Amino acid sequence: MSKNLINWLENVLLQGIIITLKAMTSFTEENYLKIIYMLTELNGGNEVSTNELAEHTQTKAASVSDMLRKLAEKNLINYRKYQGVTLTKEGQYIALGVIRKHRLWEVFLVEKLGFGWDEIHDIAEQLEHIDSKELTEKLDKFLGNPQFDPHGDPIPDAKGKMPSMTSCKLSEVPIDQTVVMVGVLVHSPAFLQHLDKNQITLGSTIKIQEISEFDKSYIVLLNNSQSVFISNEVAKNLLVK
Amino acid sequence: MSKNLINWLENVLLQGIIITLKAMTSFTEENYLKIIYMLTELNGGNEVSTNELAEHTQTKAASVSDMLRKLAEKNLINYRKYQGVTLTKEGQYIALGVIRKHRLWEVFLVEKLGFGWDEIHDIAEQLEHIDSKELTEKLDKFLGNPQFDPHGDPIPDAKGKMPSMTSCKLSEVPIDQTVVMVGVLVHSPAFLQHLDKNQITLGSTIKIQEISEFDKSYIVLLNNSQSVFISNEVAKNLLVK
DNA sequence: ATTAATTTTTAGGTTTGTCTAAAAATTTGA
DNA sequence: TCAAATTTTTAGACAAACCTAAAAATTAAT
Ligand SMILES: [Mn+2]
Ligand SMILES: [Mn+2]
Ligand SMILES: [Mn+2]
Ligand SMILES: [Mn+2]
Repeated sequence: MSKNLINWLENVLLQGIIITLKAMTSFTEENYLKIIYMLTELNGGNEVSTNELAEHTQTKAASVSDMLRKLAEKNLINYRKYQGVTLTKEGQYIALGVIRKHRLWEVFLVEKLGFGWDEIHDIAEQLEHIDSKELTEKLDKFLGNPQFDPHGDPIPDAKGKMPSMTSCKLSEVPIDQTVVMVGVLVHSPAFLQHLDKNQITLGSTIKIQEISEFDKSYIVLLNNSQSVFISNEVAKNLLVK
Repeated sequence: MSKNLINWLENVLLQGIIITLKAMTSFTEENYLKIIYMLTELNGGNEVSTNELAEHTQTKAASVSDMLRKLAEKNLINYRKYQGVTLTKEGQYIALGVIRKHRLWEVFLVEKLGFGWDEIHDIAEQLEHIDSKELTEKLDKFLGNPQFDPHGDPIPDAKGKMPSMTSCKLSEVPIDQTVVMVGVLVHSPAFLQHLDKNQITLGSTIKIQEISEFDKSYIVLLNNSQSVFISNEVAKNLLVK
């Protein structure tokens, strides 16, 4: 509270007039906003609950409540006690900025440094909080303005606009149809390594040859060359187009 | 204290035996260690005082005292009350790791992203704390294992060994001798931009043509082509070989 | 060699982000 | 519908990293 006042006074004194009221979000606040964004998406636009947030932030519900009060005070979320939260325009903008940085860095780690797509998430979790507009834009350019990250996730542009991607789960595709692998719904190293082992990568063509009645497992033709076995669990987490 | 205990117990429980006692230095601790390293260098190996540290950490002496007690407890510094501090081997190793990352990222920002050498320090101050051994080593390789950063500062290797560099200030070079610009002693954007304006860059050859009796200012021949004026203040902050 | 000035440490507080335990609100379901 | 189960919030604490003010130690000057 007094820290805010000091910031405010500094603005007044340094600029004569208050020009902008920069949000100044901390590392922690950024993480909350990013997670709220992602869980809202996942919920199809519905409010995110305190408990959901506690799980994903690796904290307790009480801690989340504290943070929500604070984010609401900064007008970054819409918060009615006991009713869950959604992001305000401002909160969404910050969240998308963090997601943009996360995904751009992931592209860098894979395309430039040669990391595997299963090794990059934790590093990107750190890099996404580096605060420099110029850095983000120069990195974007250096990478050739990529639209999607190594997992096929869309990268928002500098204004927060997501490139559109029409895709569906492999498990929803009819038999005999040929599709292209464009993304994953799970990012765990175990899942990604499993795909590696089966040589399923972004861009692979997949044609469903057979679906087992018994366990809904698949036999698919990969890249028009080899037949591979895919469990239903995998098929439900592969995005294709 | 109880946090340390918990970490210790986790080690015991997860590993059966305590294998390593990882230091787990925070962002803030890393900054203290880095600054202690640099000020010790500057002091020719002598102890660094509390007040010196307060200046460079942008905090107050009281805060520094607190932190020194803490760092001493972790065996990262040699600290006798009222007598200043030096780094222990362990502290030095961490400091050199942070400096390594800082300088590698600076190379990246200039060589790959096209930043000017006057624009990179603040961004590198953030990037230097990204915690991933693999990232640092892959970045190093990607950059071609550079020995020096964009300011001519030596980059320690993964073991903390600095490449040796024999250089001296331009102000100590005798008249008529031709030398090569290899570094700067001041990193302020103002100074670096001043050098840019005079087209003095790393690798420029400099031959001292004249030194003014009155103000010790220089007229030097730059790259065997143009004569430029250099103040004594500048000459004292240019490293040449 | 004392006293005065300076430096450093300690004492006591604040803020941020976390925690546990307990209270309050909401949801479930008999 | 109303009691039980669940979720969420509040209350009260704690650790990290900072602060100001005051005490203690060191250094400098008469
Ligand atoms: Mn990721
Ligand atoms: Mn990703
Ligand atoms: Mn720097
Ligand atoms: Mn540098």
